Amino acid sequence: MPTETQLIQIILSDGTKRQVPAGCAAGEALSGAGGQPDRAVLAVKVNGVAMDLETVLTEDATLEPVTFASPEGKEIYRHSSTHIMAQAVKEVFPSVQLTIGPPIEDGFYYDFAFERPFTPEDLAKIEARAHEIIKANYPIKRMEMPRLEAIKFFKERGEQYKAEIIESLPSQTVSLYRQGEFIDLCRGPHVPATGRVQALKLLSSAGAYWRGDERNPMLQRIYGTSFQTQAELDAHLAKLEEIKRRDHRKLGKELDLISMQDEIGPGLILWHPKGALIRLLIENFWREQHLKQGYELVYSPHVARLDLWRTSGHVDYYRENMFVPMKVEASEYQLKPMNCPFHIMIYKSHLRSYRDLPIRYGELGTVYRYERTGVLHGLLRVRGFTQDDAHLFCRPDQIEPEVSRVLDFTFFVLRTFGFSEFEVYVSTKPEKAVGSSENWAQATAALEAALKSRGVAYQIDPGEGVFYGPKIDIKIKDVLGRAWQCSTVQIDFNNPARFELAYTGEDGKAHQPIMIHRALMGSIERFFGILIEHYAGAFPTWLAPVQAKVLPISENQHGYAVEITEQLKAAELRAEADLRNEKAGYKIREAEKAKTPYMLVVGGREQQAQAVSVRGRGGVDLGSMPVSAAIDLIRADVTQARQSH
RNA sequence: GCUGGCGUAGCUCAAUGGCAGAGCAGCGGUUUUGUAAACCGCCGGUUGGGGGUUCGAUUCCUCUCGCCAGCUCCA
Repeated sequence: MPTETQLIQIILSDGTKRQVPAGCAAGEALSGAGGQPDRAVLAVKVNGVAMDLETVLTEDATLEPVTFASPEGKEIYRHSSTHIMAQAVKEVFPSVQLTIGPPIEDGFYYDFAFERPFTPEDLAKIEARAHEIIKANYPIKRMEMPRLEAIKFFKERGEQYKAEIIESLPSQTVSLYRQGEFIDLCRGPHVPATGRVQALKLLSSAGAYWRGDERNPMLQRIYGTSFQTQAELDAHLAKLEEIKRRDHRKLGKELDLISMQDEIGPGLILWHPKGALIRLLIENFWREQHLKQGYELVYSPHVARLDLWRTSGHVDYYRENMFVPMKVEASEYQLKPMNCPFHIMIYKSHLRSYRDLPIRYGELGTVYRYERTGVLHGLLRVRGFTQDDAHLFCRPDQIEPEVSRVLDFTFFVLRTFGFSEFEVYVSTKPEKAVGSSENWAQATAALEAALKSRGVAYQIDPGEGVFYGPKIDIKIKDVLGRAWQCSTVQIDFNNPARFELAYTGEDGKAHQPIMIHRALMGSIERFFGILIEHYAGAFPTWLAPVQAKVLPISENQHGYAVEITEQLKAAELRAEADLRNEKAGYKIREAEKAKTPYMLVVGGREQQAQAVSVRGRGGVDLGSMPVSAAIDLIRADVTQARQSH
């Protein structure tokens, strides 16, 4: 063991080496003898493990400062923030019990056992107290305690939940953190003092179950966030406002795209003319491209005999999400939750040769799933939706080339809709699964090989595959950096066996094909919701329900305006004339609110010159030009938008 | 499904136990308009629905439907 006088060698992340006395705190070792501690440094990685700055060094080590700039730094900062909030809650409401309080993406929360929900007024009081705790700059000190002593300690303080947590921990000692009078069970690390947290704000409160189980008592959760500077916090709050502004439920109503109505039922969408037109454009594009890609398009019914769903296994594995069956004559019928059995039955309608494969059946198939009321959310989670579904039937050796094609196709389609950043995941075999281990290994390898051949970076989601086969999930990132799950490519070993699918091989014998399920947009409803938020309702010109609005200044130009509108329509543009008895400013305001890409203002001057004055969405003055030039301009925008990838 | 909040005119929101209101939209008129809101008038309600308390309920209680946030779930 090194003694107090011994020197140890530390290596900093920039490569410099330094001798410090054994027993030196990691933070001091970082700043060097007599050096000023850097306030931006929140913690330190000792041999790669994040620790408190006051951690005592006893042997040679590599050290790396942890700042707010890194993901670990943010976690530590927010973890300390949630402790500050918890301290504040305990001080304002001494009867609360602490449970858990982790950092999360963009913030933190803490769950408290309390006899009633927190009100906004409570949050204001708690936040004020938290700011006082920050100002007091209490040092945050780590201490260790034997397990049994810690259980006793928390029980004496009335913290039953904390005692229960320790009872479920295997270790013989636990670590506690103290700041002022507040002591919490915590693995750490933490920032050295409460004053390190600069800008903190509590955001909301809501119920949450103890250990996430709905049979357990409901706790009161408070969400908050913290940043190093008020400016960063303000920017984050502005982003939250922006998210609210773009909410597809709000924009869907304002732009008269869709509605959901009590009389119809939750999770069921009405597509109004403008929304329906955008959907039509999306679907036309989809069909056109699928035919180009060698898919055959099919249609299938909305209900089928329950027996079909017994064969497919949905009755066993998916009943919870199915509407109850309906009795018709002597049999039961089921509203379809999936399209796959139908495509399988089309496959089965003939004998298939190895020469026929791969067979690609695509359908914009509308399915109905019973989702619990609490999970429904605008267009993003509904009970009736249309999947851009396809099923590929292929030989084992065709998995990789088929998946590669699907990947190329997916990225092409997503880019066309304005998405350029993706997160890709490969999910591997879960505990409960059908199919042999070799099959899984082979299919998973084929998925990875396809991704590698396309140079796509991906992460492995271990054990997250569906029971019937491994899958690739693609999340798209929208303009605000939010990730949305849309595309999925799933290998299926199960259905070919259940439906006894076969093809005749070169050897004249029957073989079982592999099935690949894939969706590019996932659900049209969901994808549309994401598109609305991505574009904040200002759709690119090729998707805009009205591409150009002709706005006459006075009644004298009505004839001219109608004439121009007809010319635009003849050029296959979606144009409307606003002939209402209103001033130009009013008409422009309305067109802007509707997010119309082009406004063609026509007054006496334009009529005289047989021209239009073009205003682009957002107040862009594109000047006066002949009608034909305006048509060329808008048409070029339409083509460009569809090819902008 | 669970916990909490909410539900008033087409939309956004007022009215706390005492005559249900405003702005916008719509309709009629005046105005003939130049790049984000002209002016006047009119119309508009079973206050989500049922039941209860009360002389009297948008308001209080209860059941129910729906929405929102979170939890849980998400083949």
